[in-house]
Amino acid sequence: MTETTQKPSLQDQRSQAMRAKICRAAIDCLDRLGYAETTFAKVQAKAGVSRGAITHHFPTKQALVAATAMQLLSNAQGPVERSDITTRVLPVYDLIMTSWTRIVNSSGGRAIVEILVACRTDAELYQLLEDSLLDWDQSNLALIAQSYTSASGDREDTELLWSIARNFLRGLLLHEKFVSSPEYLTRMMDRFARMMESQLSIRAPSDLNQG
Amino acid sequence: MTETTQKPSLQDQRSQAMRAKICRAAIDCLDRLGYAETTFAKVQAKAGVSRGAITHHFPTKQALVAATAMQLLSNAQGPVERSDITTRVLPVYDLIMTSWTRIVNSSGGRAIVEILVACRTDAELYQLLEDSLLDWDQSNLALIAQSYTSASGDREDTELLWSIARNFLRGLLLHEKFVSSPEYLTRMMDRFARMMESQLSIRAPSDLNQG
DNA sequence: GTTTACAGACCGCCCGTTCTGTTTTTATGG
DNA sequence: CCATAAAAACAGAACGGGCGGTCTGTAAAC
Repeated sequence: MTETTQKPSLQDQRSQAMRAKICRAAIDCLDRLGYAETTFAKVQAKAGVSRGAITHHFPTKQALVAATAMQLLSNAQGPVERSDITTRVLPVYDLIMTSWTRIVNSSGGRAIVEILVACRTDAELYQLLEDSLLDWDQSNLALIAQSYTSASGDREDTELLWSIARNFLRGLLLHEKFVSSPEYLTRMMDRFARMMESQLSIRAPSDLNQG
Repeated sequence: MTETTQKPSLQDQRSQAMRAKICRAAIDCLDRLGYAETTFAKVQAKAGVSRGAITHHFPTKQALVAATAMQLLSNAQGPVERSDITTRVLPVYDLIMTSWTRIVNSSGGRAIVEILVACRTDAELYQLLEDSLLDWDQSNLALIAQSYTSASGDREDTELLWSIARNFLRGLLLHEKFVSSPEYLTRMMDRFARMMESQLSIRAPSDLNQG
């Protein structure tokens, strides 16, 4: 647990690599099979490792899924995180579109939704993830508020709008298979993005303080 | 399958009552335990019926859940359906709020989300529900377009906006346990409802044609 | 008496977990 | 530097339990 700048021991390196490989397989299983059908056997086969390797690193199924969720969350700040000094800030419309195609409607995004749904009824999984998810939520909103601002200029309003967007995109994932045509889904995305860009705008580079 | 106005035979009555009782128990299980943990044994115990009764009416788990979904959908038109001649049409803001508290964030609403998520990875369940869900979607949108209209007056825009609202509310369900405080959720609902009422309005009683 | 509605035992399968070995790394002492 | 014991990193067999599905029996409706 000591986070000092230490040389990563050979054991730690192997261990981390193994954990990452297992989690990657778990993401694929969660996406394709859902939480319930994501079993140790399936993950084992997908990752190409032994049963003992999995149980050694993740004593329970919930521990495996929780670790997978943590890894996913750190990767899920992508299009927002890139809005730093080096990269241009995306227009609101593009941010919404990119968030959908690159984050939410991706293997990892679908896996996260499976995990969120499982958390609702799996108390042990919920307990493992509660704090991390709350933290991620706050830091993600803080990140977006750095580059975008509501028309009102209110910081909380900016966060509310982005929360709304996230929840809409996640909800859309559940509806995707029941949309009458792919074009209709595109029109929904377009309509929502237009509504959002009427409320949100890119923060002017001058005012770095957050109102 | 004959839908003619026939006297419901005693057997049909008992049968229908039994099916309803089992589905009611299934809704409760789906809500509290999720799709995966909703087993024949749990539903049996909750409904207080025998195992044979369930397997007789629903040969597979998917058949049971599909039947439960159909029953839920017919009840889920509530606040929209009541907007007929006898009842006053709800303001857009109130419609959103009511849809959340009475439909989506209810036992049945949570059960439906569980089923939608399961459909994504359970091919057999998806096949059983695909047509019904598509039909329900269309009829529900048609219903709302009778009482509400987009600012543009465009029929499709009205439907798009309501689809967006539904997906947002469903997405909110996944997020509910990870919101920092109940008040924050209230503010999200309020912000979204205000955004919607700037786009949607009650259709004037005079123009019954649909733009 | 034939069909339907239930009742409940039964079964094979697969799941999550535990357990016992084997190999590799690391800490330690000289 | 090597020797060596302890610990960690796997490997894989074993197991009890619960699951979905099936199967046979009984009573009520038609």
